[in-house]
Amino acid sequence: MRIGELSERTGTPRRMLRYYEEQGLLVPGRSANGYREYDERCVDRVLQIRGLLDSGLPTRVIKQVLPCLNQPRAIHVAGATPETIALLERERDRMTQRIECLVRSRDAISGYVEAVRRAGGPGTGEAAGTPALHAPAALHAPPAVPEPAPAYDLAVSA
DNA sequence: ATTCTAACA
DNA sequence: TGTTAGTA
Repeated sequence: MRIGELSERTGTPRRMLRYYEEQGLLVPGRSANGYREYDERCVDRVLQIRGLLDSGLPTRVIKQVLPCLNQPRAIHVAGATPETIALLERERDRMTQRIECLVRSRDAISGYVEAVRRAGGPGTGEAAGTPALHAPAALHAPPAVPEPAPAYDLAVSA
């Protein structure tokens, strides 16, 4: 498939697709006309990249780690250098902190929404209930699922 | 019609 | 990021 289709199927702007390639995250083939040619695997690949990006990993880390996270890790044992492992551990800890931050933010919002509701605020008795604050999105399947970026403005000062 | 590269604000 | 230009 060409960039347009991949773009639609992953909800990723073409711009970003080219950018990922520039960063060495994606390596599409080229057809005679010079157009990028992507295979089916790229769909999950892009979703995975976006998930990692949304998790706060810089592209250079993703580039280094994507091969390991993917298929037969037996083949990528080479990349499992102690240094890389340490890097991954740092990133994992960062994610943990981020998760904690997200939880606080979500609870803060939840608390507010429910307070408004109890106070008989707008939307009470009306048609729509709260438009699902936590989307039932299939969380982190094999291909990392992009989660909406947190509004750090809302983070509770804890 | 679609994509490509490069570049500027 | 939006956008434009000049191609193939």
